[in-house]
Amino acid sequence: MPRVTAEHRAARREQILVAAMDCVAREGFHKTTMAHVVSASGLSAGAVYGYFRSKEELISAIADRAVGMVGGVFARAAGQEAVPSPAEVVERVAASIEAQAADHGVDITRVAVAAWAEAVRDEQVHTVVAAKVGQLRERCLEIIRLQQRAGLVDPGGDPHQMAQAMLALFPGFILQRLILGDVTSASLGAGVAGLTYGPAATPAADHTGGSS
Amino acid sequence: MPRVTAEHRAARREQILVAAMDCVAREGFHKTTMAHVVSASGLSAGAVYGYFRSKEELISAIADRAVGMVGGVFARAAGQEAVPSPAEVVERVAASIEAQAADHGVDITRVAVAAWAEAVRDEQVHTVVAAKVGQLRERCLEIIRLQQRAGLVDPGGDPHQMAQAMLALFPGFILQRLILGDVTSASLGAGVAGLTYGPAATPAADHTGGSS
DNA sequence: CTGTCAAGAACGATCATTCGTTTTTATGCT
DNA sequence: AGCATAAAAACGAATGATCGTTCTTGACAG
Repeated sequence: MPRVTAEHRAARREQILVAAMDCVAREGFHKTTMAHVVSASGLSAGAVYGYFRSKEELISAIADRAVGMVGGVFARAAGQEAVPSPAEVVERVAASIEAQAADHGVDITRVAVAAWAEAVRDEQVHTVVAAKVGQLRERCLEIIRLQQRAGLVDPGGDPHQMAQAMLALFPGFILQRLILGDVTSASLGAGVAGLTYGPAATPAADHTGGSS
Repeated sequence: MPRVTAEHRAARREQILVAAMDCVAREGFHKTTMAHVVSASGLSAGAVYGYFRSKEELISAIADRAVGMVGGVFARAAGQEAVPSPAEVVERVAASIEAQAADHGVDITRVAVAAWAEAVRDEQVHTVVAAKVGQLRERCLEIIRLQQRAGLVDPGGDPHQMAQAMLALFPGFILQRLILGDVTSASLGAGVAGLTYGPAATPAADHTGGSS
C-alpha cells in the first residue's frame, strides 16, 4: 500500500479538477482536450484516468463545482440578520460573484457559462446543474419571504415568482460582464434600485445605508 | 453559368443555416459535426463548403442569427406607443421569446445559450454576439428613458444601469426555462411586478394580473 | 462545348482511452 | 533499525475511432 489512502488521493483529485477548470475557463468544455488537462495538472494520462473514469465524468464534476461555487456565494451574501432590499441582495451577490471571479486563478464565471450550455445538451450535466440551480432558487425564496414580511416587496405576490425573477438577474449579470465588460455589482445594484423605485423600498435602504 | 445567381444561392445558404441551427439546438456547437449538418441539410459535404468556408464561419453565422432573433423579439415587444411598466416590458419580451422557441422547428433559445458559451471562448463569435447584445441594451435604454419620463422608474437613476438590470433578466429567464422548466413569461412578469412593488408601478401591475 | 455546381469517397490530423512498464511506498520480516 | 516485498499509483507511447476539409468525378444549364 503506497502513500496515503484518503487524504492524498483527494488532493490529487482536486489538483486535476483545478487544472481542468483552468483549461475549461480558457477553452470551454469541448476544445479542452484530455492532453491539455494532463499537461496542466502536471500528471500523466494514466493518472488522470485513475481519478476520473472518463472526460464526461470530469466535465460533470467541473460543472457541479462551478455552479456550486456561485451558489455558495449566494448563501453567504444573503445570510444576514437585517433584511436587505432586493437591490441590496442583488448587489451583494453580484459583488461576491465578482470576487470569486478575481480571487482564484481561474474565472469561475467562464466555467459556469460553459456549464449552462452543457446542461442544455447533456443529461448527466443537466441533472447536476438543475439540482444546484434549484437550491439557489430556494435561497432566493427564503429571502423573498423575509422581504415580504418586512414589506420590502409585494406581500400579496407569489414568492416563487419573485424568486424566479431575482435569480434570473445573475446569469444576465455574468454574461454582460463577460461579453460587454461594463457591468459591475454596483451598477447592477443601482439599476435594480432604480427599477424597484418606490416608497416601500426606501425605509429599509435608509437603515443599511448603501454607499455610492 | 448554370442555375440562378443570387436568389437560389441565398436560399441554399438559408437551407444549410436552418439545418445547422437544428443540429446545434440539439447537440451544441462542438458535438454537431459537419456530417450532421450535411445530412440534415440534404446536401453534400462539398456543397456545404461551397457556402461556408469552414465550420467556424458557419458557427459565427448561427450565433449571429440566434442572438439576432432574440433581439428582434425585443424590438417588436417594446415598440408600443403607451409606455409600459418594467414588469410589462419584461413579460412581453419573455412572451415573445417563448413564442420564438415554440414557433420554429428549432428552439432558438438553445442555440442562444450555445452562442453565449462560444462568445466567451472564441474571438470571432465574441465580436458578433457583443454587437448584438449591445444593440439589445440600446433598446432597453430607450424604453427606460421613456419610463423615467413617465415616472414608472426612478427619474434620478442612471438609465444605463437600469438598462443593464432589465436586460440581465432575460438570460436568466431562458436558462431557468430550459434547465428547470417551470418559468413562464407570466410568472416572470408577475415576479418582477412583485419586486418593483410600489405606488409608481401598481397601476400598470394591475393590468397583468398574474394567476397562480 | 464550357464553366459552374453538387456529390461523396479519401485523407490527414486530432482526440479519448488503454495497457504494459516503471516508480514509489507501506508493511512484514530479520 | 534496515532490508525485501508486494501492491498501488503514475507514466506515456500506442490505438482505434472520429472529424474537418479537400479533391476528383459527374451532371447540367447556357
